Amino acid sequence: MLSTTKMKRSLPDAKLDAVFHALGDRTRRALLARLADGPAMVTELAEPFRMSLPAVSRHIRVLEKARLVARNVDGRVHRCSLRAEPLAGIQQWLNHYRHFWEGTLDSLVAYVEHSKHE
Amino acid sequence: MLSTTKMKRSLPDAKLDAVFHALGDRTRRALLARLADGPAMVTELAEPFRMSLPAVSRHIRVLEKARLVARNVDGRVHRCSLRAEPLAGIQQWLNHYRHFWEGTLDSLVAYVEHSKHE
DNA sequence: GTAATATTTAACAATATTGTTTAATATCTA
DNA sequence: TAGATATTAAACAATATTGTTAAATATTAC
Repeated sequence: MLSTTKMKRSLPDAKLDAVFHALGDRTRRALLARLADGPAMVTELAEPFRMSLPAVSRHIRVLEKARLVARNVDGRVHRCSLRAEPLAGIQQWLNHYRHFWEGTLDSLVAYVEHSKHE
Repeated sequence: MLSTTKMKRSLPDAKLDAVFHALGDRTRRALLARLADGPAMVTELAEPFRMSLPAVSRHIRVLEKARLVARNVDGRVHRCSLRAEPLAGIQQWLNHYRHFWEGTLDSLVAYVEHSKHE
């Protein structure tokens, strides 16, 4: 059984603020979607967008502050990668509300089981 | 099986923008938490906060725009209630990333099964 | 060493957000 | 009708966000 000390608690407000704020911009969500396919350098990340490189650079910074993106500097190249932990955090937050849109836990199980078969 | 036409697609960018933005403020999240316990009028909702009533009123408006709150006007009283559909929408969005923080679909099933037994 | 490349910083401008206080509106109540 | 109640609207101020362009930095390549 789950001990009290091991029970995950919700992210603190400040973290939720940062993560939800970071996700509240479609450019940043697109960056995350790109990073879901694997790490990329800043220039690569910026390429698909109409906006300037500095603009994208700062979007990346916002994602970094929310810890949704990690950066590994190698020479002049900054390689960015997705960090999904904060998403697990908002998943937990969401769980408090799940029963409002899903009938029962069983329906979730059914949903997941189903999605395994495509 | 799921037909293509019945497959849920992700919320459009504009909706995700609105929902994530609405959730990116701790006051608004607290309002939602309160509404999870049942509908409430604006004054009730505002009572726990240090800020002015008009300020809370506008937070509610933001939640309404994101369709996270519905309002039922009855005389001079506006009764607000939680609308969780947009949360299901961000749940769907999250699902695209779930495999980054959970091992496999099986582990999710195990998790949910487990949580049924406390 | 000079030039090209990768990225950030700086300096601005345009908007958006958020909170305040003071009306304005509408609805009950006595 | 007069006053209390519930709520929004208006007008502001402070700050934050987001994008631009023009440097500044650091690193690699020739």
